[in-house]
Amino acid sequence: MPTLQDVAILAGVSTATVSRTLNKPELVEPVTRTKVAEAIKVSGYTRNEAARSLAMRSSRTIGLLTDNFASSYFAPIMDETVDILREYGYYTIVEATGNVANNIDPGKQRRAWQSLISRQVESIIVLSLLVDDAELENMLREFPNTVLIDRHVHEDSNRCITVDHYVGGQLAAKHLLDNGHRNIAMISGPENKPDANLRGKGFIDELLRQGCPIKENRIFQGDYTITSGTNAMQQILNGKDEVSAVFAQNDDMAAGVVNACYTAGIKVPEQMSVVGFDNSALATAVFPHLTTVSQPLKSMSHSAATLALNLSQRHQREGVLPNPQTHFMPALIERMSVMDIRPKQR
Amino acid sequence: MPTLQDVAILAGVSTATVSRTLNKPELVEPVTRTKVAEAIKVSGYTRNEAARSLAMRSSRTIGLLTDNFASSYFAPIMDETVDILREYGYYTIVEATGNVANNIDPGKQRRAWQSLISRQVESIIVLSLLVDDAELENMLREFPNTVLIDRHVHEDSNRCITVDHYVGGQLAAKHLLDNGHRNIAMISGPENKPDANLRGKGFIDELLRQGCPIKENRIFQGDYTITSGTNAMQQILNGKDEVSAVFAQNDDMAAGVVNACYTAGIKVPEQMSVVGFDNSALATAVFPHLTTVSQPLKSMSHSAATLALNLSQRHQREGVLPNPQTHFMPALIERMSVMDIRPKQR
DNA sequence: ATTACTGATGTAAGCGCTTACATTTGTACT
DNA sequence: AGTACAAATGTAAGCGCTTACATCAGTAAT
Repeated sequence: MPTLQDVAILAGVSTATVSRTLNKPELVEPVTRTKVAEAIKVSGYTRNEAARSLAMRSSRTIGLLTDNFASSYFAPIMDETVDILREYGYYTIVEATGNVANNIDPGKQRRAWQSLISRQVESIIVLSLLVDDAELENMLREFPNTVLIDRHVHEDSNRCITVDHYVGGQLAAKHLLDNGHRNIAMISGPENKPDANLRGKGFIDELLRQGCPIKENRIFQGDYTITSGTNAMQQILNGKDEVSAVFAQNDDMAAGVVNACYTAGIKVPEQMSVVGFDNSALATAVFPHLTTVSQPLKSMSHSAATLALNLSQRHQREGVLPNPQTHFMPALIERMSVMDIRPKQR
Repeated sequence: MPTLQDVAILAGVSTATVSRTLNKPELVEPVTRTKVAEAIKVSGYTRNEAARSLAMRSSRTIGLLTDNFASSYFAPIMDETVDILREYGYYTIVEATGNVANNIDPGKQRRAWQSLISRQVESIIVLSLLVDDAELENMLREFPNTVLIDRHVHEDSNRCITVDHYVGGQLAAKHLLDNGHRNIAMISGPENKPDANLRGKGFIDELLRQGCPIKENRIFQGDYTITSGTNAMQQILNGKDEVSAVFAQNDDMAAGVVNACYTAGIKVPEQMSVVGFDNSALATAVFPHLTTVSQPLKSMSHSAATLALNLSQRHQREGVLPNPQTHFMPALIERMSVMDIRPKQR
């Protein structure tokens, strides 16, 4: 592998000049600039980032900590983030905690986290629903340059990118109500997850406010997996309780609901309306396409990347980017899984 | 940030000793070992990987180049790979080419690739279906320490992890035939993709071999997207051609097929059987759950990671791992989307 | 007691960059 | 012609590690 030195000799200049033409071309004469460019080309030089990091005491690297890659919810965020970061010359190094629902390995979490830190990342973006709050606080104490997506830790709310799950729940409720539904069931996400709780609370409150309180026995516990949706729906169906609509707190469970309906010979949406949450890839894969609540993932990623950049070394040289929006509003995406059951116009 | 130096002073030893207790603890006296451990703890030291990389001329980093994170096919592979690599003390740095079907950006591809190389990765795992063959050859020339998943480049077949798509196609055909289907349609993947072509060829050949050749006009072109599956199926349905089963060359298109059937009021599998390919997350999300051909992604990832490790610097110190299997066989996963239409037993 | 090892530790060079500072060159004034 | 200053380039130190080599016990054999 050729080094800066090699290039310098080849071009007949000093290493400083080569370095400068690479990093601050405006400081070097156009003619030497081309000489150097030529030398780089013939030697096939690529800069050694390790040496650069060491010399600059800055790694130009942002860590991204996620639960696992399989979650459809993470993918768009990761795509976007990696993209923006590269645009600013930053690398993204990814670690996964390996967490999946019901299988959390604290050891692996810590190792992934440590791994990022010793890699001298300048900032970390946490995209994990499954690292628990206490652990998260620890991490933040250890490495404060962290931005959280969809998690909230009181101290530092301007480093949290959040979306209003409460409003999302309300949106779902409104939509069902607007379409004439009164006998409504809900399938919750994991008990201890604030996002799930808020979705539920928003939903319940809105129903109540519109004079149509949800019955206790129509609230079922799920855990965000497809099968938990299927199971809950089977209970609903077996209950011979006249339910016309169900709100599943995420799309995976909504898909499970649709599955259970088909199995039982119930038509969606004709006999059962369902609304999901997340607008994940599943929403348009199942039939009928799911009416769901979407989070503006793209904008959220953008904010996260910007925030991370601002926390990094970069801003000390090139200044800080305008501070991005951190709180976002969800929106209802109307598709085919909800039926209007209001009596026809007179 | 405390350095090795700081730790050494704190512990009253030389930097070499600290370094050794970190990397080859067996070379240092137990008592100094604990002294050093103590010093590390109180100072909160974490090693600077950049300096380490530079000194060792090895980054302990493997690059993973993918198309985008959203593809459900990639996720399990990435999960597994990152995991194994970390187990061996290796970092994974991920870059995405940003390619999605019908939207390929060669510039971004190259930048992602360059980015990995200047990061001094020791080896690259390419997990991309969309970088084209010519470009891939270029890349390999530039950086030969590369392992390819599910791509084939003639020169170096022991660096390609492949799965036998041809056999996969055969499996699909056999299954349909075994269940009594004779009027069969196929929806192809992208024209220029070898994997898609092989799936198709295996399927067609098997049909032919069993005396049931597929008609030309029952082969439809898709591009691996859900909507292309839907569109193709609509054509089939409109064609008033008596088809009882369709083979979609991936699960996304199969999901699209199911969608189109529902829209047209056709029941799956009662009136239309469908088999997909990939055993992706979608397969168990749609109703009925898809009968599909699965690739042993976990084993494949394992091989890829092992190969990458063997190509890295590591093997020069710690020796090479046994050479892993590189060619894999797919398997048919029977679920609910195919109906047995053979006449009942007498 | 001397010599010859062996094992634990220290010394210092060097990995490939960046950058403060020194030097050279060119330009525009007196 | 001489001075002052700016622009372009060079010199060399140092980023935080690893590791070959040197040093220094301590032990065992002569």
